[in-house]
Amino acid sequence: MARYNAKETEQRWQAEWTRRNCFAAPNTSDKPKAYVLEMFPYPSGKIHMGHVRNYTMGDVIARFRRAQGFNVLHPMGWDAFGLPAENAAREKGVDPREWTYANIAAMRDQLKMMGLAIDWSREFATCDPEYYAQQQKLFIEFYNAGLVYRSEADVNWDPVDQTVLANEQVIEGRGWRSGALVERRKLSQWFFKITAFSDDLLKGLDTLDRWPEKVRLMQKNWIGRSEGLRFTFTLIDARKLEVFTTRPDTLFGASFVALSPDHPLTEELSARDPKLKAFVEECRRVGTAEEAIEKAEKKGFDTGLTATHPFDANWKLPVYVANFVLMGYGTGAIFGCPAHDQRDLDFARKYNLSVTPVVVPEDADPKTFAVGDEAYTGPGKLANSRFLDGLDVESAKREVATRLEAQGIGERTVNYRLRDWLVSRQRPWGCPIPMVHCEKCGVVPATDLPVKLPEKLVFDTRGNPLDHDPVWKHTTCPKCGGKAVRDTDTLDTFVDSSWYFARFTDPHASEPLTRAACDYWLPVDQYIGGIEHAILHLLYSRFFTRGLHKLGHVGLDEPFAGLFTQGMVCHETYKNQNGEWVLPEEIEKRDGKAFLKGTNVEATIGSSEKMSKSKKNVIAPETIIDVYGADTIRWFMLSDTPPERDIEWTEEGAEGCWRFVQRIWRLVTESENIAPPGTKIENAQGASLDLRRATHRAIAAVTDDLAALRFNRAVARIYELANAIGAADKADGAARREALEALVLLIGPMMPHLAESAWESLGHKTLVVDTPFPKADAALTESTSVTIAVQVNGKLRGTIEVTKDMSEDAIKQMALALDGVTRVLEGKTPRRVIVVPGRIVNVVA
RNA sequence: GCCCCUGUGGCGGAAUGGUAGACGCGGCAGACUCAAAAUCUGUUGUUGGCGACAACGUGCUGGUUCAAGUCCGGCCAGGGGCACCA
Repeated sequence: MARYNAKETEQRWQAEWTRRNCFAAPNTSDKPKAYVLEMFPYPSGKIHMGHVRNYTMGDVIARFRRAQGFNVLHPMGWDAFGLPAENAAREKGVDPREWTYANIAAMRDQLKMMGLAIDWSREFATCDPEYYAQQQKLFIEFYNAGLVYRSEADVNWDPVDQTVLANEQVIEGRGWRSGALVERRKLSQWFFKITAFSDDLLKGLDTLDRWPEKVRLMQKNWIGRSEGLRFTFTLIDARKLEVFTTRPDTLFGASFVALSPDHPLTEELSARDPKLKAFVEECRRVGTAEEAIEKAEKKGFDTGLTATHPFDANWKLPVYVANFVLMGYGTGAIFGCPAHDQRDLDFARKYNLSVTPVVVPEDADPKTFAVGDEAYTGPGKLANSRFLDGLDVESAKREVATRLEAQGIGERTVNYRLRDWLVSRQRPWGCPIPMVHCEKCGVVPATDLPVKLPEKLVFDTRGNPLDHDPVWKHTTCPKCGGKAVRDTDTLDTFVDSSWYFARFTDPHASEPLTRAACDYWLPVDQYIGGIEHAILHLLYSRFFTRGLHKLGHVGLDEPFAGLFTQGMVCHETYKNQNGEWVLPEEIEKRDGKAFLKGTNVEATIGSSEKMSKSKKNVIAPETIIDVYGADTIRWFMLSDTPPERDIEWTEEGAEGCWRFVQRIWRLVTESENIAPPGTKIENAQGASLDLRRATHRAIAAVTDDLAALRFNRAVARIYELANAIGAADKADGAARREALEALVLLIGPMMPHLAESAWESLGHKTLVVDTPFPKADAALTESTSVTIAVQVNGKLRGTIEVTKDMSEDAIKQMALALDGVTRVLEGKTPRRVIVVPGRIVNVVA
């Protein structure tokens, strides 16, 4: 029999599935539904290994559920707006629309080569006017429902390019193209009121029991609910200043008050003080990224003002403007207690402010306890705090709150770290914000929907092309008919991806969503994507779904019932003798060393890292599919490495997968003694019974493993079954047929093309995609006896074979009679013998 | 800086608190072959021993337990996110 020809075979089965329209999902069915979705790709132009891994996993689940009798929705689309198209336009002079759609066409072809079980009739791109027009309707609905508002916000401003920069375009505080020092600049922009759902988004996390614990934890911390106290300082000029603290207990350890550089009071003061103004400008040069702000050296500016301690009219605290105080959190002003907050401590040491410990550990002496370079944030008793001395932290918090509330200057509040979602982008390749600015009427929702992007985007100017397109920009007011201009900003692309999963349920409807389709398909039963989306995309989608619920478009709050976050695909890195990165395809390996192909020039092998263009450690999926076929690359992605962890691509591993493809093909086509299809199995004995047991154990294990997305374990079980079949020469034809058919159906979701060919070769006229997943016979998966370990003091000394109904005492006697046990005991009587039925015996000597 | 995760043979990894290393890759030995490839069989944590076997072994360190890769505390290293990359 010839070797398995993946290339021809895969095309043949893909054509057959398409011809039969196997993967179309009807919007009504008697079957239970399953919505399986992978995060849709950005159309960069080529699929990469990360896509292959993601879509293979989703495809396995989709095919598995389908084989289990579900009506499966498994769609594909394109997250098609974004910066890269604009960059391509500026760098290569291409039209972003043409560039994007050409990329989509290329990537669609590549995805189809993978043999994915996708309902392609539901495909759309977020840059299709058909999609973003619906999104504009939703934006206006959110606006009318009070979930969208306009406010000032900071952006990164490149003073040379006269352009707003994304955080990734700010490199060490400078614009990536101009190299100019970046400034923060205030613009009037649109926000989604995600904070209206802070508490709801937090509580909802508890219901997501099929989400990874770590993602729920990250979201919880991101929302950042904290109970604290807002209270007011009186400044020396009688002005009031409100601060927020989660540690009111440390009020007697206060040594300064600090304002954010963006605080209104700072702005007022800097108008009169050029030095303060310069300091604020310096702070603003850090950009808007929180990481940069937090990592910057703690700096402050003494305003000369003082604040009066709320419990002591004679106690004056200096008021600073400090670069680490964020305007977006709390009130944008704090009191600093250096002994019990690391940032405050760093600040106090720099400016020689006092450090008074007011919470000391239970076992420490309040008189001698001192704080060095590390703030003390643990529990303890209050000290140096007058009426609070001796109290524990929680009681002291309550006491301070009660007293300040009684004085009428404080209020217990719940504060969230979560900020409202800024969605305005000064970018041309996005969904236009459907708003009009009228000189008379102010901001008015557009009525001439959809507001389409101009046919031609011109990139010869600085800034946003939409802002420089007079024909597109100028319009009339929908209210008064007077002169007006369009909002020239576009929506954050996270808006596009916040509801696409719902649109897939009826992707070509004339309204944004069809309630019946959403009610049938939502929530997404299994969502799969990268861990890098653990917070933003998933949180925004959860918010958007709540908004859609409020507006009556959907009947639920949580869009994704099950979430799985996959690891990245990594590869070794190579550098030539000049220290430049070298592509894997330019390398050949000999004796564990790497050489530039066809030469004796050695290259250095670097660490394995996430595949990226910048490090040139990429392997193109299409070349692998070309050599080995889609089934091999799919099998690789599922084998060995747990799906949530990073996987390393290796040539050896790929070859191993290819050999397994061939091995299955040989098992099926070269096996002798296979009973004809449909043969009944009766009274299997000996080798036949052993094979049947192996078969049914494999079915049970693979079923469990696939349901739990433990693909690597399912793969191992399938190898075991293949080994068992290969070794079962003495089994009869009926048992061999049963085992081979099970093997083929078990690999069906993972290597669908090979499975179809093998199924056909076994004499079937049907397709594997139309065949139910095999079911394990419980009578064959249970065993009557078990080998258990015998330990002495926790150390293994032998094993015994026991039957299920054996008494604990009998097991104990067997264990104590073991050579290994008697040798170690040396005739002594054990102090204790622990018998865990079916597991272990531990003799404590 | 803050939040979260990961760490087990030469490599990827397996292991409801209960026989550490299933399964795969690689290596070694053998079979087939004129030879090679492919394939098949055996073997493969480290150290000592002819051997039965023994000791050690899951990043480091301390603890809980009859029993710890697994639970708890403290470290170290690598990775993801930090609100305008998607």
